[in-house]
Amino acid sequence: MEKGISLGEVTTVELFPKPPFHFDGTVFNPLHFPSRNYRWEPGRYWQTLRWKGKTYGLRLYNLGDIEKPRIELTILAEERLSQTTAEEIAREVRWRFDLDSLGVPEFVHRFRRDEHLGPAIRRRPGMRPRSSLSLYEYLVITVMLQNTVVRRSVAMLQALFERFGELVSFDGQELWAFWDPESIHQAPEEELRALKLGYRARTLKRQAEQFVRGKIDELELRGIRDKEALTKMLDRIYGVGPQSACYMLFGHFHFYDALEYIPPWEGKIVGRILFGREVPSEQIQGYLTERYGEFRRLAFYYLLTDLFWQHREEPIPWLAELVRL
DNA sequence: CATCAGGGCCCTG
DNA sequence: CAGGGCCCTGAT
Repeated sequence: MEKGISLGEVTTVELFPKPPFHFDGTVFNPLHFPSRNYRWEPGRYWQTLRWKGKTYGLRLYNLGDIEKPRIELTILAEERLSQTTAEEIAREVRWRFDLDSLGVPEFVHRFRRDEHLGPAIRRRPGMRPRSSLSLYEYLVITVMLQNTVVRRSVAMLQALFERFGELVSFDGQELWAFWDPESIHQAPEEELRALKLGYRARTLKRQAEQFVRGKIDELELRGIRDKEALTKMLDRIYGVGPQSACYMLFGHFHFYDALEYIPPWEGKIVGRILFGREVPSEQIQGYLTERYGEFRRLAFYYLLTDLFWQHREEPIPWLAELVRL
């Protein structure tokens, strides 16, 4: 295990998301499994950030409301930040949390009174699909999720943090930072296998290699706004298939219509919300496309996420059955 | 004790 | 395009 580092240099930037904006509904996703690179409490959010070879801590405070959004972003670093770096990181945060989205506000206004979406929208208007991670980090998570149960995903990620990551202290928090692909690239596969990753060890190695060799350029990929084209690019990443590609299209690249693939367990849940029973995923896709068009995946997301928020507040027995660890 | 599915994907035929 | 195999774990 690496020894922890402390971040004391503080830079503050104000962010103004496009209204309506829901802070908690954006920075926290009740579907995501708990990982120790972030912490959330109402109105406050912390996470680590690897940026250009350095480790930072981010703190987001909600200082606004739905219609007058305002976020105080505090960047914590080891050394004094240059103005340029602070601006870069602020821009990155705006992108990752989809703060400048025009689609979400439009979606909210258009479907505020919709039979299915109305309640979810009214509870958390302006909630964004977030991707607090880099593409590389997001990939690691999707690999950890493949073909296993959540409990094991959590264990594997934690083992990786403790072997390759860095424990970071800032603002009274102690959180894990991710590693760069180079570290995995240099580590022997045996070492990864020892962390009980199974065949995922090979996947991580090959992905790290693709990143190190510059085969995957996140900024370039963000520039591709053609869904088919981007899917094709993502599919070239080893270990990425239809499920992960579709997840990333929506969750990471903000395609609100990426509904080509529905994970079985999510399909079961949304089928139950919409039709009161399990239905084939084609039926869900057809129905959502008909009703919500270009916002079909966002609609799916609002329905699912809202249910999980309710579940958090008061457990829903049938849902608990489906999401057992 | 053995078997098997679990929030996919790769590879082969 | 269908289907076996993959690491490992907990449930049965």
